[in-house]
Amino acid sequence: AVMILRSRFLDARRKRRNFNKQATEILNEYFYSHLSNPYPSEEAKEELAKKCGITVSQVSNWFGNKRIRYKKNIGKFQEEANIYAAKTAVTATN
Amino acid sequence: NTNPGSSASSSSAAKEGSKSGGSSSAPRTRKKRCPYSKFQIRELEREFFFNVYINKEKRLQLSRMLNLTDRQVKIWFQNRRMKEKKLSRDRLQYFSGNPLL
DNA sequence: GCATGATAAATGAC
DNA sequence: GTCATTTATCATGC
Repeated sequence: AVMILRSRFLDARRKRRNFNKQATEILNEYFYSHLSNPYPSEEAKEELAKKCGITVSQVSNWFGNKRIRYKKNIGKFQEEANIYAAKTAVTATN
Repeated sequence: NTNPGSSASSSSAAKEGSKSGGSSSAPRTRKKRCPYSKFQIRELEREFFFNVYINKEKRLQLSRMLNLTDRQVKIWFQNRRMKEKKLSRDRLQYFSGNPLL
């Protein structure tokens, strides 16, 4: 039984599942509100992980992918950047 | 990909460093990531099973056999140890909160 | 068919 | 040495 669980775990490691919309919202909100320095501290990662319902490693993966893909094609993310910029602006006024 | 491991004679990549002539400030291009072949991985894993830490002697021997630089072998072991540590963390988290076990 | 998450080489801080 | 990271590649979702 242990072996079955172990193999299942190893196989499931790379089975990708998209994050739910709320988690992506939270991550993007942090990313675009820290665009000048999108490197969350370890504590921030833990908090994000808890709020998103994912692991700290997954948070690190998300920011790693986001940083390079953003840098590689800023234009493609412009619209998204504007959306979250407006969102944080609204929350700032409250 | 096309293996780095095929022709032994190939001008193996880079002796990175040495910018002898002062002038040009070429920031020294980062080596492109090239995935290792199945054979190379098997041999590296085999040695890792015996020793998580490899000594210089075996490192040179292994690098010659696999047509990798000793630096590549050294870094592979470093990354492999990090992978092992992460696997342990994930396993712990996975099995914790599991009624079985 | 790309978007997206995870992993594999490679670098650099310390 | 560890370890966060960059970058390309892999594997999957849709």
